[in-house]
Parts: sequence; structure tokens; C-alpha cells
Amino acid sequence: MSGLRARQKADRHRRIIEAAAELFREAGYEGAKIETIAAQAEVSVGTIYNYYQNKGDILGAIVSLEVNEVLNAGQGVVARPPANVGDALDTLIGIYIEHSLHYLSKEMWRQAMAISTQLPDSPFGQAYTALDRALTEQIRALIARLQVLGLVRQDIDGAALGELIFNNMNMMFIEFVKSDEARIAELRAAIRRQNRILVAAIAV
Amino acid sequence: MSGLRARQKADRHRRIIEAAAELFREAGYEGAKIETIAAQAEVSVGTIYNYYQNKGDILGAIVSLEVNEVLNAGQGVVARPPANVGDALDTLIGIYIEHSLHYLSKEMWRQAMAISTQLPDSPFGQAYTALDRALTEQIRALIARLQVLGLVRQDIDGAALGELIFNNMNMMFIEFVKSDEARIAELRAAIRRQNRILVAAIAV
DNA sequence: TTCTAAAATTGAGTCAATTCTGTTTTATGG
DNA sequence: CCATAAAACAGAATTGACTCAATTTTAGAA
Repeated sequence: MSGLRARQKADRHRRIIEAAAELFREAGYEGAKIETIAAQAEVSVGTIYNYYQNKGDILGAIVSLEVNEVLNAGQGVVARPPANVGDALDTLIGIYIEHSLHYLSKEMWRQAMAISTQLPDSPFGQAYTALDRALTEQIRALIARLQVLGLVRQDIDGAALGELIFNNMNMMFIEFVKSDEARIAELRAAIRRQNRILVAAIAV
Repeated sequence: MSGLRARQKADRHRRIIEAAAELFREAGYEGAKIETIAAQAEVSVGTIYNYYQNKGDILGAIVSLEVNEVLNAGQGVVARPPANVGDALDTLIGIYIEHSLHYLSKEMWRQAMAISTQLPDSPFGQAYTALDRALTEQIRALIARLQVLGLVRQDIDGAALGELIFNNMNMMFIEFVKSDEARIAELRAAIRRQNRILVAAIAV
């Protein structure tokens, strides 16, 4: 039987994540000490490192929860997109952006992004890359759907277009979290303006 | 007179940068200890922190040297661009990418990018953002030049287009430095493929 | 040349992430 | 029910970036 041991393990994981999420939000990523997280989760420092390779991986687990929720929400748009290329893109991207600060502060995003480039081969680095890829795939899926619906030209290179749209959005999002003053509405407007060029090129 | 003191100061700056550049290349950014850099530059640890706010700023100084060289090289292309929109973009982007690994290893780029998102308000963070902006401006300048030459449609939103092209290229470059296996030739080919969509939309 | 205030340097000390080793807990075979 | 190996835990020790109070060096006036 895998009873007690497995249950305790899952429970400790949960406690660590909950403690970390709370402390990251309150004190910021840098401000949250491992020792404090350990105390709040009622485990020792050593145990945390038994569960996660480093502090970044704890944040990584939280980011994954968030992005998976976003991916889920995005599916709805892909299934039933607005009947207009510009609106379809704006709606999907809107979901991504509006959700983004639900659980994660800008500071947490900054740290998460930094770690994912700093340690691309760590568990979190790889997970983050996979999440980026999943988002790119979803944008591609939307384009494919719009092609089926006859709203996007058939001869468009959907793969390249999906990457282009995702890369631009992602870079804009990075700039957004780097500035505490930047507002969501302005971010969305800027991306719409950029995508307008593409929409003109690909709409039937 | 600003004689001795200023000269010693400049000399120490140079020695620190040279020592750091060498050690970063040999041992990697993380592997290079401040203590070792200090020893090699023949100054004390405290002095290094008198010249640079933190380890990242030392790397930042090296990155600035590199990017400024690239910006310089890019000016030639803007002044006399190839007589074809696709080639013009490819040539400019080619210069950026081919130069990129001259002084900086992929690992150094990863660290530099990570720090710039992690600490956007540090001297280095701000400098890095300024460099990004300068590159975006240069791409915009190229587009403006191509419009003057009658190769790009007049009604194109040059500002938005420049950002779009830079953001996509930059994101592709980030992915490139995150993977030790990725090759420059493939990176350029992928970006060309993405830009083809744009070229079709904006060429006269 | 000598003196003094300002500027710069120094390196031992602090702090927090990560590692390591000995101890405790759990699962399982006899 | 007990013995034992494997798994997990605890927290003291290590490590390396960064700080700070004390000392040294420089520029310039007398």
C-alpha cells in the first residue's frame, strides 16, 4: 500500500506551496526567506530542499498553476472565436493578460521569467518553456480555426504566424511586468495596434 | 586638475572589467566569485562594490560594450539597405545575431537577460532597457528609410511594425541563448520565415 | 613642505540560500 | 510482534554576495 507516506508527501507539498504563495505575495519573492516558508509550512529547511531543488522551483510550481488556468480559459475562445480576425486575437490575448495578475504579482512574474532564462534546464526552466510552447500552440490553434472558418487566408504560414504573435505578445508582457506603472489597458491597446498590421495581411 | 585620481579610477574600472570578462568566460557568471575578480583586478572586494552596485552591473558593463558595437555596425545597413525589403531586414538582423556571441557566451547572455528582468530599476536594468529601445529605433529607422526609397508602403504604421519585428527577433534570440544546441543559422532562418509574413504585408 | 578635509580603499563581518550528515519514521519480511 | 532497510527529515555547517566602520590616499591651501 502507498497509504500514509504518499499522503503525508502530498500534504507537505501543499503546505509548502501555500506558505510560499502567501509569503511571496506579502513580502515579495526576495523578501520571503526559506526559513520562514519552512516554519509556516511546519517542515524543516532541509525538507523543502527535498521537495524542490531551489527557491525558484517553488515559485515555478505556483506559476504553473496560474498558466494552466489561463490555457484552460483560452480553450473556450479557440472553440468559439469572434467572427473577426482582429477581435478573435484580441479576445484570446485579453484572456491571457487579464488573468495574469490574479495570483502572481508583477514582482513574482519578474522573478519567474528571470529564473526561467537563468536556469533553462532546471525543472522550472523546462516547465516554463513548455508553458510558453503551449500558449504558442493555442494561438496557432486559433489561427487554424479561423482558417477553417474562412476568416484567414489559406496560404498563410500558420506556424510562423503563431510564433510571431506569441513572441510579440510575450515580449510586450515582459516589458509590462518590468514597469510597476504600466497598465493592462495600455498593454492590450499596444498589442492590438501591432497586430493590426498582421491582421491586414492575413484576413480574407 | 583631475589628474591622478581620475586616471587611477579609469584604470581600476578597466582592470575590473577585464578581469571579470575573462573569468565570466572561463568559469561562467555564477562560477566567477567576486573575491576572485577582485584578486585578479588587484583591488579589494569593497572597491568593486564602490564601482558597481552589484555583480550584475559588472556583467552589464560588458554587455553594453557589445551592444553598442552592434548598433554601430547596424548604422551602415540603415544608411545603404539592400534594395529589397526581405533582404534589408535579414541583413540588419543578421548583423545583430552574428555579432552577438563575439564577446558574450550564451551563459553570459542568459544571466544578463535574467538580471534585466529581475532588477529593472538597477543601473544595469535601465541600461539594458535603453539598449533594447535603441535596437528597436534602429529597426524603425530602417523601415522609414525603406519607405523613403519607395520599397515599403507609405500607409504602414512604422512604429508598431518596428516593435513587432524587434520583439519577435528578441524573443527568438532569448530562446536561442536558452538552448546550448541552437545554431545561429537556424535562428536566422526561423526569423526570416516569420518576417516573410510581414514582408508580404508591407512591401510595395 | 606640511596640514586637513574629502574621497577612496580595505577586509572582516552579516545574511540568506543551499548542502550535508546524523537521526527518525515508515514499510515489509520473517 | 520485531527487525531491518529504505525513505524522509532536521538543523547545523558551508558558501558566496554584499555591507560598513576603520584606515589610507589624494588634492589643494597656507
